[in-house]
Amino acid sequence: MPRTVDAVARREELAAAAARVIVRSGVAGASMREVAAEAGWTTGTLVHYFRNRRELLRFTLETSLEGRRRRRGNRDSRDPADALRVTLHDALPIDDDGRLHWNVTIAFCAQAGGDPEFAALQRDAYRDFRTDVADRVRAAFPTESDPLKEAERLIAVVDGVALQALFDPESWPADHQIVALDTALAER
Amino acid sequence: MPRTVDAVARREELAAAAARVIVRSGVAGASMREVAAEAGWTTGTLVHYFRNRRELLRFTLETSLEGRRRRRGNRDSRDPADALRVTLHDALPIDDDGRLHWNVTIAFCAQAGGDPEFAALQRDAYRDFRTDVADRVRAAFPTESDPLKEAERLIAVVDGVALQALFDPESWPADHQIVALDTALAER
Amino acid sequence: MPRTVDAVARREELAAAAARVIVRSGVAGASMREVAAEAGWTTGTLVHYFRNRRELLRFTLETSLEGRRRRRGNRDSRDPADALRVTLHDALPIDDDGRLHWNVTIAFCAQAGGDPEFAALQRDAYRDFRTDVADRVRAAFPTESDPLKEAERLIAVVDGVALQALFDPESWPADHQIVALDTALAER
Amino acid sequence: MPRTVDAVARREELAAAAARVIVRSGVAGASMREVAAEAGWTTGTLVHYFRNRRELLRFTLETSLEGRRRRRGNRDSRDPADALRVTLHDALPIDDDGRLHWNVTIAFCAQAGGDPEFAALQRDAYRDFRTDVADRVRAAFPTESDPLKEAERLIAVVDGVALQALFDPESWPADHQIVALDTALAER
DNA sequence: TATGAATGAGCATTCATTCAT
DNA sequence: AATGAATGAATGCTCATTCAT
Repeated sequence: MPRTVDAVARREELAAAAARVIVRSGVAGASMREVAAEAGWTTGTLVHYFRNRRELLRFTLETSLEGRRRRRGNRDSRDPADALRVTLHDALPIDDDGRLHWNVTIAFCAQAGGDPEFAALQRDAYRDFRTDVADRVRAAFPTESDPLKEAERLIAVVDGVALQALFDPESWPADHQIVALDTALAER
Repeated sequence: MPRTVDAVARREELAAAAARVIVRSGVAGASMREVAAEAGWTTGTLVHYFRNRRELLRFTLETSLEGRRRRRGNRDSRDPADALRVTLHDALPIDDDGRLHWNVTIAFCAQAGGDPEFAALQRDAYRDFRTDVADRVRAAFPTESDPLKEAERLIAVVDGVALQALFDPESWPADHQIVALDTALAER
Repeated sequence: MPRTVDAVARREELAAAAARVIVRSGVAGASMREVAAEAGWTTGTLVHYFRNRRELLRFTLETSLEGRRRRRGNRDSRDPADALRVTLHDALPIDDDGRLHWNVTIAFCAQAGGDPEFAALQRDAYRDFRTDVADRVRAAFPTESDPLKEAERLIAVVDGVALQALFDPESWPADHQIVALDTALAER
Repeated sequence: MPRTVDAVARREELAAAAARVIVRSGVAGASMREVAAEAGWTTGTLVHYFRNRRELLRFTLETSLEGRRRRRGNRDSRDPADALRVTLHDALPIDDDGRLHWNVTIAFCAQAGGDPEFAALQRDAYRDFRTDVADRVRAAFPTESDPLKEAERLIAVVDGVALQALFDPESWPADHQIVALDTALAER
């Protein structure tokens, strides 16, 4: 019997290293060598778990998107209005995990121009998020006439704040982002 | 007498080619060969006008940012409320020029993670835009108590709509984007 | 009690897989992975039976050469003229086994340029064959003044026909090869 | 105006280096690095003249085949019987050029198993040679009833002698090869 | 016995860059 | 000004090999 390794955990460990490199140096900078070094392994090991670089990148993106999705799923028991608020807060780059995810997202968005598969992954995650937010709007404000439109508006604010925060982190500390979002929530 | 060449025009011509390649294949795909081919010249020529690839990329980004800035500057004679509205509209990816600019912006934003100089260029352009929008808010709505905050809110909507439109172009045609922005303008 | 495995049979099984890969993809294409997959085992198993790739290749060549030798040995009871004829026929690539052997031979011949050991194996097998054919010539035609030279002539025809058949299989079906050889046999 | 280089001559120079490496180490051993070093250039230069390794190998094979073809073409003025004889002699590996060509041929023959394009190049060259020899047979022996078959017989002898000479050079010096061929020529 | 994890060297190829012309 | 020859340092990837289990 060969040495036992938790292949799934190992893949996630490697994808996490890839995400860190992507944030630091962009998707283009995430070379096999660099990711392997970041993870503390050799390129041969990387190849052992991902057939090629493309598969590594795809898995990294999928894992990042899936992580956000799972996080959203865990708070259905709350008060509806609070659940909506927390869902949107969590989408902001206000903690390490959030910043990591946003950086990965933007890095792949840039890459997505020439890459239909990555673009599709992102788009589907986006639509998922929109549906989810719309459901929460419906639950929180039963009188809302067009929950989907309201969801789009709120996501636009989240994305806009996040993007500005990425461009100009000094001007956009966590509390500034939260105030901006809460103002938008109060505006309806 | 040596042949006279309009070096400035030539640089802009080459930067335009670089922008097209960046949109098509990302910053990483904008190799010297590829940009030269897109422009109809050889790599040697490219090197003649830009010391190296980095300088080409910087000039391309600067030119793209400068183009937006110049565009904004040309409508001070309008009615203040309309001037604000058109300024924000023009920031959306609703025409070829706008989409090109947004793609370049996102591509460099992804790159910017590891590149302070590019990050600084983008950040300064952002702050410039924010100041500009705040001025227009002030002109349009003299009673506004915090024009800068209102500018941030409006830019967040613009950026958020733009980002969603980049992720999911089918769901965000030009008129959908404009409605979303106008709704945000009416909300204050 | 540990499981008992017929190591000799297993080595031959693996060598047969190697031969098939060599015919299909050349010696260079016969990687450990590929041969293991062809045999239905893992590379680790391959390593278990052959210290390294070189030993696998040597054993594959030796097995192929030995197979031909053994085949020749089994017909000493025949009429001498017929025995000679059948011996030469069997050296032609007219059945699957013959084609396999010729392909392996040529593949190793190409490799042999830079590999004295493989070259020596082939050369010795050749000399063996020449001696064998000379003996059969002597038995079949006792009046032949120079049986070794006649053997060389006949082997040259066999090799020449075989090589042309490998280059241009369509022009050289089995019966065409046999006619060419029989003509050469009749010519003496 | 750029530095002037005779690109055709450079390609042939590089192909000659490739041929030397192939003879020494087989097709598989003809890596870009190795060929470049043999030619006294860097791999970058190799790439400058051949898009990729495959193109280099194809050009090397084509050049080798073409060299033999051209050599044959240069002796139409001779006495027909002598022309035939010289044509066949020249096909033997009796000088450096001949040995080089034969080694390249065998190396590619081994490779050809998995490579239809290389196989087709070789096969066509073979058919060309066969037609050429048949024409010379027709000119030399007008009474010959089946010149094509006679050509096949002679080429079989040439190939068979050559192959034995490659396997066992010590047993097959130039004069031995020539005697064997002349005997076959006298036999008709 | 058999597996597959892990290594690191080697490969073809791409590329930014330098420079003679 | 413009070319393209030449370089050498990456890159992704394949692979033989070692070894713990």
